[in-house]
Amino acid sequence: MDEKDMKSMLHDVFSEAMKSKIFKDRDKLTPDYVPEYLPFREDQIKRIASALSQALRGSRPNNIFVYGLTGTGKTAAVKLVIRGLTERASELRVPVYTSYVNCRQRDTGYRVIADILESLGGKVPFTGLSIAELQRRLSKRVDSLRGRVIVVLDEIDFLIKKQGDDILYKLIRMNEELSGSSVSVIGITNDLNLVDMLDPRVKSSLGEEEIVFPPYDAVQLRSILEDRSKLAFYENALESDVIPLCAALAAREHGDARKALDLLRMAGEMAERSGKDKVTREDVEAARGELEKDKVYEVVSSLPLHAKLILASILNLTEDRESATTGEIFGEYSRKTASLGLETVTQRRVTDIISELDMMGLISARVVSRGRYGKTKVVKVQASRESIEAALKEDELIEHLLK
DNA sequence: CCTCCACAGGAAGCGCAGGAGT
DNA sequence: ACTCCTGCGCTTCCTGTGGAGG
Repeated sequence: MDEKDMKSMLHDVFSEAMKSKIFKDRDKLTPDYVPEYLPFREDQIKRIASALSQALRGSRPNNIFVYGLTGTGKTAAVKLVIRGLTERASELRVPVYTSYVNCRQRDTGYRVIADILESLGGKVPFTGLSIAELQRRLSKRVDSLRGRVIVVLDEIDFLIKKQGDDILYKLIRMNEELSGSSVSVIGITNDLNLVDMLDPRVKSSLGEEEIVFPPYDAVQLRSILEDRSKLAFYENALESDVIPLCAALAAREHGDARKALDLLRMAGEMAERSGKDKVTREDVEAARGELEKDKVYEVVSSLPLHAKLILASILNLTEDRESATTGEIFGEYSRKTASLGLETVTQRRVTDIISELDMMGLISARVVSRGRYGKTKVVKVQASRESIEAALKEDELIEHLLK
């Protein structure tokens, strides 16, 4: 390939990327796009909206608790209502402020309060202040706004499992010291059993309004995908069995609409990459594998060294059998660290790391009692071995340990 | 029925980095 | 410069436990 060919090749690749034959607007399929209309969620939206509409009349909206599994439209519904509310509020010149915090990414009380404060226009250092000081500042800030503050805590289960419910309690109680302003909390959770973990006072206060989002069934998913595909794809870019397949695959996973949309988007990308002008069911199959690979790569590569070593140990131990126990894993892990000349972490820490890997969905760890032979965790590999291995091999230290 | 294995997992606390107030 | 606070990753020490084998 000479210089001219190279140039024209690059030109082709780039202009190919510019004019897609398949996507009209790919962004309409990304998880953070909030559509104008959410099908099958009219009831829930109406209830959230009517609760929040109190803010327009200048009184404090009830706290709301929103339940539902992943991909059932909770976040989208809340964001949609919030967006509508802020628009209306500025038309009417009513002071309404909103704050959205995702507690999966910000799972400490400090970060949550800091984020709320920041979104209300306060400045907060990454660390260094006491929680009490932070609260004082937030309370002062809210008070000076002289309006209704609505705080959305998405995936609140992560915060509560890690830190307990006292932050929630304090947020709710803040109203007692406020006169011209108020704080309302919208808690969104994937975990339906979360309520049991709450302090009764928080429970009754947060449960002023409870809204449930049931999973979508395959028919509903299909209709959602069809609506969305009209925005995202050119006409006739999809073969007729693509949407039903995506819907069916996602319906199998507790009706997760986000999954369905991810599949559809990735399938489109697969088709586009291979230069086709139509998305086929083969692309959907390929998209499935690709999504899994991406997800695994993302988690595994960001793991700290010892977690990677433990994961590698689990992989080794389960090469020729199904499962391994904590003790065996600790042994294998110790051998690996010794051969690298590293210190080991304690077994206590290893059990925690195993639980963390479990929560990430890379492995499954189940506590079993084997009677005379003690109580332990039985660990199996959950994600695809090849994906995990590929991601682990990116780390030079670990690469030659695997083979 | 009791024992006792091989851990699970709670509680406390340590050392560090990063930052605030004084 | 000093003291006090946080989160984070980790250790130390600890109590708890389901059930096979005696």
